[in-house]
Amino acid sequence: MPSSPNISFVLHDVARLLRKRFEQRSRAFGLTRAQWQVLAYLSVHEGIHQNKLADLIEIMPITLARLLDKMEARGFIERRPDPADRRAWLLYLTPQAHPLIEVMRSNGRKTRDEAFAGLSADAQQQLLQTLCLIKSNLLEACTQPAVDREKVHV
Amino acid sequence: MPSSPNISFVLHDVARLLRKRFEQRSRAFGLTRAQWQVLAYLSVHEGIHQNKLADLIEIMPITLARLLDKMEARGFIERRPDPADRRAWLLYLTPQAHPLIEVMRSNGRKTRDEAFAGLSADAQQQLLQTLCLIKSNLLEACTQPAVDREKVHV
DNA sequence: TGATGATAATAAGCATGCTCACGAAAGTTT
DNA sequence: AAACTTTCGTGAGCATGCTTATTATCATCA
Repeated sequence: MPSSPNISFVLHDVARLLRKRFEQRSRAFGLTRAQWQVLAYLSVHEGIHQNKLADLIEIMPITLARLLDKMEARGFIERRPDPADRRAWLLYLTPQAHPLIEVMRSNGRKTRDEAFAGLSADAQQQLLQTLCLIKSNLLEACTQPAVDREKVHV
Repeated sequence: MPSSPNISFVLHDVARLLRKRFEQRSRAFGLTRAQWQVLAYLSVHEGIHQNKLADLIEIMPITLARLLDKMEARGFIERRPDPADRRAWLLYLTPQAHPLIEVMRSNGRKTRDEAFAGLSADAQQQLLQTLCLIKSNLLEACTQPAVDREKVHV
């Protein structure tokens, strides 16, 4: 493992460091990476249900609910009751959230520029495609049982 | 953002899904992904200090300390006092941890096989190199202040 | 209509990362 | 030796993921 680095661990490290760097940059604005992701998706899907948004972002609805709690408390988003379904909420940005979008987008750009320094546009495109393939492989795999019959008796 | 997927978000998603899938597989053995990483590094560095191990894995010492607390409670590792430094511990695997190593390595292999299905060995090698470059960019960047002078007055 | 099942959101509790802060011991300087 | 500084490990507290379970509401079908 330490001799030749394990690609999964490196991938995990990169994700962790990306988040860390992004948050070093964004702390001053009161939004974390995850909250920024919510805001970004929400900005082009205002009026969406929590469930649908969780689907889009591909996180569990409860994970999103917790994020929204914080973002609502800080005045970035608003939950309005759905007149057609008393169980559900409709999600909206508050006016004060709008100006943040450009700022955060720029923070993301800067973090990416640091991270991908030395990578050609081609290489970045290549990387993106590879990652999308892996992601779809994993989304598929995660729906399947992972019981490992050969090993379960060990 | 939803039109062309953001490479940082995809990368984050892939890392999250890799962890999720690995843990679906490994839950039966009582080790999480992070704990397995500790075990893997430790298995080739027995007798190491916590600080040095945290450096190797590139996590904060406090994060490692928490992981070790759990792993010690479950009997996977052992902290022995360092005779030369009363502040420090030396880390060792317990006998019962050894047989797990091969099992977990195989779980990692299976998870990777699922994730990287459809990627040639070349493409995987390419990906690994790209990720290592990005990681080293980020490790460098994270040590630098991230104050964003143009934006701080917004 | 009235029971039965699905769905929207949340609660509880765990794991893993972080920052910030602190105590104890070690090392260094005066 | 005494006073500073550094280092080792950890406590407290937060954020974001997850699994599992619960409540309220909606939809369907007998």
